[in-house]
Amino acid sequence: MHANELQEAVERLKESGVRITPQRHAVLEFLIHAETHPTADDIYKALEGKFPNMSVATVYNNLRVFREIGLVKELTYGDASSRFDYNTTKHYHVICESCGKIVDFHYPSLDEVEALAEKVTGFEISHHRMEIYGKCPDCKTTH
Amino acid sequence: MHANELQEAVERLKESGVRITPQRHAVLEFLIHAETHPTADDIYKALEGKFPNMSVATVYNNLRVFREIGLVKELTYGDASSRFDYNTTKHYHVICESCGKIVDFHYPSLDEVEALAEKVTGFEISHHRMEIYGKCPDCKTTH
DNA sequence: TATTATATTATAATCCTTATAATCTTAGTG
DNA sequence: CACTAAGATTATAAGGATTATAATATAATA
Repeated sequence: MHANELQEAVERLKESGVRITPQRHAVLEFLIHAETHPTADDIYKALEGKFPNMSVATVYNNLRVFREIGLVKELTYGDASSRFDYNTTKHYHVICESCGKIVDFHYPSLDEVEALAEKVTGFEISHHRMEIYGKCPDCKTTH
Repeated sequence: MHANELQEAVERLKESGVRITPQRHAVLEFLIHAETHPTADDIYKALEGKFPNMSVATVYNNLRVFREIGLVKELTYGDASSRFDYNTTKHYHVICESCGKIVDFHYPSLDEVEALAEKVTGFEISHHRMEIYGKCPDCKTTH
């Protein structure tokens, strides 16, 4: 399913003059297949079996490259570390305040909000982010 | 103008069994009067004239106390450090991607989004956050 | 004023992320 | 297919924000 996505992503990297190294490919593949929204350390740990000598810096470097190209979004919540999300379709995140679970939530983009903000503030708006917080079904029942 | 707000905040602290120390009072007062959205270090620097011996830890400790009581909101953007916002009325933030300026933006709370998220995900939604990004008027002209 | 729990201070420690320099590798070119 | 130069990786150190610790000081209450 994700085969096309991976191939397309590799194409975009090549077009941007970014070299395809095994480590870079693995980080990208992991992000595309990830059901979760991993931290840099999550990725590092997940790949250390395949690449015992890979440096944490490599993970960070590649995440930065992916972000700059727009393949990946960096999410900064209250926690200590950033989370990284492969950019597929537009969606928001619903986050459980008890266990930290993150669920995708599709909703028509709030163009109206952006338009009003532009009018009121005089900013030239490029994008917005939104997160919704609450308690997931599991955490609701267990207490 | 902010006198009442400060007094009410102090009341809420007392009710929660939190002691009113000079440092704590000063941090709270600074937050209430702040037009900006300061970092912990901003607050520390702003008060070092009045409290030459105050520790950075004190600022962080007090911000945590305020946050736990709900007097203050902690904002985590992409930057290195958190920003702290005294909780007044509901509003969103518009952030300049060039110079980092943050402007308040009032908009009717997106209850509809929360309601839909609740229905679709089964979460019990408590709140949401949203930020809007763009280029401020100053940065638009200077290019 | 005496007491006790709580706050502050100073410092060290921790965690996440980035910088550096040396080594290695990719992706072209001849 | 070997050569080359720009770019990537590694290992390590350094940086910055935040938290933990232990000793000292102070607010609130009786």
